[in-house]
Amino acid sequence: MTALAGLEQFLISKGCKLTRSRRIILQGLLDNEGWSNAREIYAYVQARVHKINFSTIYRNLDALTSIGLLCRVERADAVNYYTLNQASGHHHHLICKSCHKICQLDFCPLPQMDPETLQNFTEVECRFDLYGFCHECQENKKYTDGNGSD
Amino acid sequence: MTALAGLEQFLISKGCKLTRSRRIILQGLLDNEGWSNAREIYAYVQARVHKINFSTIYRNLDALTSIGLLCRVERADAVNYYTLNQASGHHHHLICKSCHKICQLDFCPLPQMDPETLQNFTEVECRFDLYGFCHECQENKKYTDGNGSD
DNA sequence: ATATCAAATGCAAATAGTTGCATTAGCAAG
DNA sequence: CTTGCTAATGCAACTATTTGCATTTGATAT
Repeated sequence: MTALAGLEQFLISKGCKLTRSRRIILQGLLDNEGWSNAREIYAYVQARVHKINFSTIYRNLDALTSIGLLCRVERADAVNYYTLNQASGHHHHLICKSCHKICQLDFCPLPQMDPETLQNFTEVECRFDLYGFCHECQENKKYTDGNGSD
Repeated sequence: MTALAGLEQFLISKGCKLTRSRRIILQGLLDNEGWSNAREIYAYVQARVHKINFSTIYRNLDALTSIGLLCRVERADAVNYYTLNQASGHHHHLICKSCHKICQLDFCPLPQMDPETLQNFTEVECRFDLYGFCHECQENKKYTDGNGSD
Protein backbone atom coordinates (compact mmCIF):
# COMPACT_ATOMS: atom_id res chain seq x y z
CA MET A 1 0.00 0.00 0.00
CA THR A 2 1.35 3.43 -0.91
CA ALA A 3 1.82 6.11 1.70
CA LEU A 4 -0.95 8.11 0.07
CA ALA A 5 -3.38 5.22 0.22
CA GLY A 6 -2.65 4.84 3.92
CA LEU A 7 -3.43 8.47 4.58
CA GLU A 8 -6.59 8.22 2.53
CA GLN A 9 -7.77 5.18 4.45
CA PHE A 10 -7.13 6.93 7.73
CA LEU A 11 -9.12 9.90 6.53
CA ILE A 12 -12.05 7.70 5.57
CA SER A 13 -11.84 5.80 8.86
CA LYS A 14 -12.43 9.11 10.60
CA GLY A 15 -15.64 9.66 8.66
CA CYS A 16 -14.25 12.26 6.27
CA LYS A 17 -14.94 12.21 2.57
CA LEU A 18 -12.09 11.58 0.20
CA THR A 19 -12.36 14.53 -2.15
CA ARG A 20 -10.24 15.56 -5.08
CA SER A 21 -8.79 18.50 -3.13
CA ARG A 22 -7.89 16.41 -0.13
CA ARG A 23 -6.14 13.83 -2.26
CA ILE A 24 -3.94 16.49 -3.82
CA ILE A 25 -3.29 18.24 -0.54
CA LEU A 26 -2.08 14.99 0.96
CA GLN A 27 0.02 14.26 -2.13
CA GLY A 28 1.54 17.73 -1.82
CA LEU A 29 2.46 17.18 1.78
CA LEU A 30 3.97 13.82 0.91
CA ASP A 31 5.99 15.41 -1.91
CA ASN A 32 7.27 18.25 0.21
CA GLU A 33 8.42 16.27 3.23
CA GLY A 34 8.96 19.46 5.23
CA TRP A 35 6.53 22.08 6.42
CA SER A 36 4.18 23.97 4.12
CA ASN A 37 1.87 26.91 4.64
CA ALA A 38 -1.60 27.45 3.19
CA ARG A 39 -0.27 29.53 0.33
CA GLU A 40 2.22 26.90 -0.75
CA ILE A 41 -0.38 24.17 -0.56
CA TYR A 42 -2.81 26.32 -2.51
CA ALA A 43 -0.20 26.83 -5.25
CA TYR A 44 0.49 23.10 -5.38
CA VAL A 45 -3.13 22.11 -5.74
CA GLN A 46 -3.93 24.96 -8.12
CA ALA A 47 -1.03 24.07 -10.42
CA ARG A 48 -1.81 20.41 -10.47
CA VAL A 49 -5.53 20.20 -10.82
CA HIS A 50 -8.66 22.20 -10.99
CA LYS A 51 -9.14 25.66 -9.59
CA ILE A 52 -9.42 25.61 -5.85
CA ASN A 53 -10.51 28.18 -3.31
CA PHE A 54 -8.42 29.35 -0.38
CA SER A 55 -11.24 28.68 2.04
CA THR A 56 -11.26 25.05 0.94
CA ILE A 57 -7.55 24.85 1.65
CA TYR A 58 -7.99 26.35 5.10
CA ARG A 59 -11.00 24.21 5.93
CA ASN A 60 -9.17 21.07 4.84
CA LEU A 61 -6.02 21.92 6.75
CA ASP A 62 -8.22 22.42 9.82
CA ALA A 63 -10.07 19.17 9.26
CA LEU A 64 -6.96 17.11 8.59
CA THR A 65 -5.27 18.61 11.63
CA SER A 66 -8.18 17.90 13.92
CA ILE A 67 -8.35 14.23 12.97
CA GLY A 68 -4.62 14.03 13.71
CA LEU A 69 -3.37 13.54 10.17
CA LEU A 70 -1.50 16.85 10.13
CA CYS A 71 0.53 18.77 12.64
CA ARG A 72 0.14 22.56 12.77
CA VAL A 73 2.71 25.04 14.05
CA GLU A 74 2.54 28.81 14.19
CA ARG A 75 5.88 30.32 13.26
CA ALA A 76 7.27 33.43 14.94
CA ASP A 77 5.94 35.48 12.01
CA ALA A 78 2.40 34.29 12.83
CA VAL A 79 2.03 32.10 9.73
CA ASN A 80 0.75 28.58 10.23
CA TYR A 81 2.76 25.70 8.83
CA TYR A 82 1.63 22.13 8.35
CA THR A 83 3.28 18.75 7.95
CA LEU A 84 2.13 15.16 7.94
CA ASN A 85 1.95 13.90 11.48
CA GLN A 86 4.52 11.12 11.69
CA ALA A 87 2.39 9.29 14.25
CA SER A 88 4.81 10.35 16.96
CA GLY A 89 2.01 11.13 19.40
CA HIS A 90 1.42 14.30 21.34
CA HIS A 91 4.35 16.68 21.17
CA HIS A 92 5.30 20.32 20.93
CA HIS A 93 7.88 22.33 18.99
CA LEU A 94 10.99 24.44 19.10
CA ILE A 95 10.92 27.12 16.41
CA CYS A 96 13.93 29.13 15.27
CA LYS A 97 13.25 32.85 15.17
CA SER A 98 15.88 33.31 12.47
CA CYS A 99 15.68 30.46 9.95
CA HIS A 100 12.20 29.30 11.04
CA LYS A 101 13.34 25.71 11.38
CA ILE A 102 10.82 23.65 13.34
CA CYS A 103 12.09 20.95 15.67
CA GLN A 104 10.02 18.41 17.49
CA LEU A 105 10.03 18.64 21.29
CA ASP A 106 9.09 15.39 22.95
CA PHE A 107 7.97 16.94 26.16
CA CYS A 108 4.67 18.22 27.45
CA PRO A 109 4.41 20.04 30.77
CA LEU A 110 0.71 19.28 31.19
CA PRO A 111 0.83 15.72 32.62
CA GLN A 112 3.02 16.86 35.49
CA MET A 113 0.68 19.60 36.58
CA ASP A 114 -1.68 18.92 39.47
CA PRO A 115 -5.39 19.82 39.47
CA GLU A 116 -4.79 22.53 42.04
CA THR A 117 -2.37 24.34 39.77
CA LEU A 118 -4.93 23.90 36.99
CA GLN A 119 -7.51 25.64 39.20
CA ASN A 120 -10.10 22.92 38.53
CA PHE A 121 -10.18 23.58 34.82
CA THR A 122 -11.19 20.45 32.89
CA GLU A 123 -10.54 19.15 29.40
CA VAL A 124 -7.41 21.23 29.36
CA GLU A 125 -5.53 21.56 26.09
CA CYS A 126 -1.99 22.75 26.11
CA ARG A 127 -0.49 25.27 23.78
CA PHE A 128 3.24 25.09 24.31
CA ASP A 129 5.78 26.32 21.82
CA LEU A 130 9.32 27.52 22.31
CA TYR A 131 10.80 30.24 20.12
CA GLY A 132 14.56 30.76 20.13
CA PHE A 133 17.68 30.68 17.98
CA CYS A 134 18.82 27.31 16.74
CA HIS A 135 22.43 26.19 16.89
CA GLU A 136 23.13 27.22 13.28
CA CYS A 137 21.66 30.68 13.76
CA GLN A 138 23.60 31.68 16.90
CA GLU A 139 25.86 34.08 15.00
CA ASN A 140 23.40 35.19 12.40
CA LYS A 141 20.15 36.26 13.98
CA LYS A 142 18.20 37.47 11.03
CA TYR A 143 14.59 37.71 12.13
CA THR A 144 13.51 37.03 8.57
CA ASP A 145 9.97 37.82 7.57
CA GLY A 146 9.34 34.36 6.30
CA ASN A 147 9.23 35.22 2.60
CA GLY A 148 12.67 33.85 1.97
CA SER A 149 13.09 30.32 0.71
CA ASP A 150 13.99 28.17 3.66
CA MET B 1 1.16 59.70 42.97
CA THR B 2 -1.81 58.38 41.00
CA ALA B 3 -1.74 54.97 39.39
CA LEU B 4 -1.78 56.64 35.98
CA ALA B 5 1.22 58.80 36.82
CA GLY B 6 3.14 55.71 37.86
CA LEU B 7 2.43 53.98 34.57
CA GLU B 8 3.40 57.11 32.68
CA GLN B 9 6.69 57.38 34.51
CA PHE B 10 7.47 53.76 33.79
CA LEU B 11 6.73 54.33 30.12
CA ILE B 12 9.09 57.31 30.01
CA SER B 13 11.75 55.39 31.92
CA LYS B 14 11.71 52.88 29.07
CA GLY B 15 12.44 55.62 26.54
CA CYS B 16 8.93 55.82 25.13
CA LYS B 17 7.18 59.10 24.46
CA LEU B 18 4.15 59.98 26.49
CA THR B 19 1.60 60.71 23.80
CA ARG B 20 -2.05 61.68 24.04
CA SER B 21 -3.15 58.24 22.76
CA ARG B 22 -0.99 56.34 25.20
CA ARG B 23 -2.28 58.34 28.14
CA ILE B 24 -5.86 57.51 27.25
CA ILE B 25 -5.10 53.87 26.53
CA LEU B 26 -3.54 53.51 29.96
CA GLN B 27 -6.46 55.36 31.55
CA GLY B 28 -8.84 52.99 29.77
CA LEU B 29 -7.04 49.94 31.04
CA LEU B 30 -7.06 51.39 34.57
CA ASP B 31 -10.81 52.08 34.30
CA ASN B 32 -11.65 48.63 33.02
CA GLU B 33 -9.72 46.55 35.54
CA GLY B 34 -10.26 43.36 33.51
CA TRP B 35 -9.12 42.40 30.05
CA SER B 36 -9.78 44.48 26.95
CA ASN B 37 -9.28 43.83 23.26
CA ALA B 38 -8.09 46.29 20.61
CA ARG B 39 -11.62 47.11 19.53
CA GLU B 40 -12.74 47.97 23.03
CA ILE B 41 -9.68 50.11 23.62
CA TYR B 42 -10.23 51.81 20.28
CA ALA B 43 -13.81 52.65 21.24
CA TYR B 44 -12.70 53.99 24.61
CA VAL B 45 -10.07 56.30 23.13
CA GLN B 46 -12.25 57.34 20.21
CA ALA B 47 -15.14 58.29 22.50
CA ARG B 48 -13.02 60.19 24.93
CA VAL B 49 -10.68 62.17 22.78
CA HIS B 50 -9.58 62.84 19.27
CA LYS B 51 -9.96 60.50 16.36
CA ILE B 52 -7.51 57.67 16.53
CA ASN B 53 -6.41 55.04 14.05
CA PHE B 54 -6.56 51.30 14.66
CA SER B 55 -2.94 50.89 13.65
CA THR B 56 -1.98 53.31 16.41
CA ILE B 57 -3.90 51.20 18.90
CA TYR B 58 -2.22 48.01 17.72
CA ARG B 59 1.23 49.58 17.65
CA ASN B 60 0.76 50.96 21.15
CA LEU B 61 -0.54 47.71 22.56
CA ASP B 62 2.52 46.02 21.09
CA ALA B 63 4.87 48.65 22.47
CA LEU B 64 3.33 48.68 25.94
CA THR B 65 3.36 44.89 26.04
CA SER B 66 7.00 44.65 25.01
CA ILE B 67 8.16 47.04 27.73
CA GLY B 68 6.21 44.90 30.19
CA LEU B 69 3.49 47.37 31.08
CA LEU B 70 0.76 45.19 29.60
CA CYS B 71 0.05 41.50 29.53
CA ARG B 72 -1.28 39.97 26.32
CA VAL B 73 -3.33 36.77 26.04
CA GLU B 74 -4.82 35.14 22.98
CA ARG B 75 -8.28 33.78 23.73
CA ALA B 76 -9.57 30.53 22.25
CA ASP B 77 -11.38 32.58 19.57
CA ALA B 78 -8.00 33.97 18.43
CA VAL B 79 -8.62 37.52 19.67
CA ASN B 80 -5.90 39.16 21.72
CA TYR B 81 -6.78 40.63 25.10
CA TYR B 82 -4.73 43.00 27.21
CA THR B 83 -4.56 44.03 30.83
CA LEU B 84 -2.21 46.07 32.98
CA ASN B 85 0.59 43.85 34.15
CA GLN B 86 0.26 43.69 37.92
CA ALA B 87 4.04 43.37 38.28
CA SER B 88 3.61 39.71 39.17
CA GLY B 89 6.56 38.66 37.06
CA HIS B 90 6.69 36.05 34.35
CA HIS B 91 3.59 33.89 34.24
CA HIS B 92 1.19 32.13 31.90
CA HIS B 93 -2.58 31.69 31.72
CA LEU B 94 -5.53 29.34 31.94
CA ILE B 95 -8.27 30.40 29.56
CA CYS B 96 -11.86 29.14 29.69
CA LYS B 97 -13.12 27.97 26.31
CA SER B 98 -16.69 28.74 27.32
CA CYS B 99 -16.81 32.02 29.27
CA HIS B 100 -13.33 33.16 28.16
CA LYS B 101 -12.28 33.90 31.72
CA ILE B 102 -8.51 34.33 32.00
CA CYS B 103 -6.76 33.03 35.11
CA GLN B 104 -3.15 33.56 36.02
CA LEU B 105 -0.97 30.47 36.13
CA ASP B 106 2.10 30.92 38.27
CA PHE B 107 4.07 28.19 36.60
CA CYS B 108 6.47 28.10 33.69
CA PRO B 109 7.84 24.81 32.36
CA LEU B 110 10.88 26.44 30.77
CA PRO B 111 13.23 26.75 33.79
CA GLN B 112 13.02 23.00 34.44
CA MET B 113 14.04 22.05 30.93
CA ASP B 114 17.63 21.10 30.27
CA PRO B 115 19.69 22.37 27.31
CA GLU B 116 19.64 18.95 25.73
CA THR B 117 15.86 18.91 25.58
CA LEU B 118 16.07 22.43 24.18
CA GLN B 119 18.34 21.11 21.41
CA ASN B 120 20.85 23.93 21.97
CA PHE B 121 18.38 26.63 21.09
CA THR B 122 19.27 29.91 22.82
CA GLU B 123 17.31 32.95 23.96
CA VAL B 124 14.29 30.71 24.19
CA GLU B 125 10.92 32.31 24.80
CA CYS B 126 8.06 30.24 26.00
CA ARG B 127 4.56 30.37 24.70
CA PHE B 128 2.48 28.37 27.12
CA ASP B 129 -1.26 28.72 27.53
CA LEU B 130 -3.84 26.26 28.74
CA TYR B 131 -7.35 26.22 27.31
CA GLY B 132 -10.07 24.33 29.16
CA PHE B 133 -13.41 24.70 30.93
CA CYS B 134 -13.40 26.57 34.21
CA HIS B 135 -15.21 25.31 37.30
CA GLU B 136 -18.30 27.43 36.61
CA CYS B 137 -18.59 26.26 33.01
CA GLN B 138 -18.42 22.50 33.65
CA GLU B 139 -22.12 22.04 32.96
CA ASN B 140 -22.54 24.70 30.38
CA LYS B 141 -19.92 24.44 27.70
CA LYS B 142 -20.95 27.15 25.33
CA TYR B 143 -18.00 27.80 23.05
CA THR B 144 -19.15 31.38 22.69
CA ASP B 145 -17.79 33.36 19.80
CA GLY B 146 -16.55 36.13 22.00
CA ASN B 147 -19.10 38.74 20.92
CA GLY B 148 -21.15 38.31 24.04
CA SER B 149 -20.65 40.60 27.03
CA ASP B 150 -18.44 38.81 29.47
C1' DA C 1 -26.96 3.12 -13.04
C1' DT C 2 -29.88 6.40 -10.04
C1' DA C 3 -31.53 8.81 -6.22
C1' DT C 4 -30.42 10.72 -1.82
C1' DC C 5 -28.35 13.44 1.79
C1' DA C 6 -24.86 15.31 4.37
C1' DA C 7 -20.40 16.88 3.89
C1' DA C 8 -17.46 19.65 1.12
C1' DT C 9 -16.84 23.49 -1.96
C1' DG C 10 -16.90 28.19 -4.18
C1' DC C 11 -17.74 32.74 -3.65
C1' DA C 12 -17.85 37.03 -1.58
C1' DA C 13 -17.58 39.59 2.37
C1' DA C 14 -15.76 40.05 6.81
C1' DT C 15 -12.26 39.64 10.67
C1' DA C 16 -8.00 40.79 13.39
C1' DG C 17 -3.90 42.49 12.72
C1' DT C 18 0.39 44.47 9.97
C1' DT C 19 3.14 47.52 7.06
C1' DG C 20 5.21 51.33 4.08
C1' DC C 21 5.33 55.87 3.71
C1' DA C 22 4.37 60.68 4.28
C1' DT C 23 3.16 63.80 8.08
C1' DT C 24 2.96 65.25 12.90
C1' DA C 25 4.15 65.90 17.58
C1' DG C 26 6.92 64.86 21.94
C1' DC C 27 10.85 66.31 23.98
C1' DA C 28 15.34 68.26 24.45
C1' DA C 29 18.88 71.64 23.23
C1' DG C 30 19.86 76.39 22.07
C1' DC D 1 10.24 80.65 22.51
C1' DT D 2 12.30 78.37 18.43
C1' DT D 3 14.70 74.62 16.18
C1' DG D 4 15.60 69.96 15.26
C1' DC D 5 15.45 65.07 15.54
C1' DT D 6 13.14 60.87 16.26
C1' DA D 7 9.40 58.41 17.67
C1' DA D 8 4.61 58.19 16.92
C1' DT D 9 0.64 58.78 14.00
C1' DG D 10 -2.71 58.58 10.03
C1' DC D 11 -3.82 56.54 6.01
C1' DA D 12 -4.44 53.16 2.73
C1' DA D 13 -3.33 48.91 1.15
C1' DC D 14 -2.29 44.42 2.41
C1' DT D 15 -1.92 39.81 5.02
C1' DA D 16 -3.65 35.43 6.86
C1' DT D 17 -7.65 33.44 8.08
C1' DT D 18 -12.79 32.84 8.87
C1' DT D 19 -17.71 32.65 7.89
C1' DG D 20 -22.55 32.47 5.82
C1' DC D 21 -24.88 30.80 2.25
C1' DA D 22 -25.98 28.72 -2.08
C1' DT D 23 -24.29 24.94 -4.96
C1' DT D 24 -21.88 20.67 -5.86
C1' DT D 25 -20.15 16.14 -5.01
C1' DG D 26 -18.72 11.80 -2.58
C1' DA D 27 -20.48 7.83 -0.37
C1' DT D 28 -24.44 5.03 0.35
C1' DA D 29 -28.77 2.92 -0.41
C1' DT D 30 -32.04 1.58 -4.27
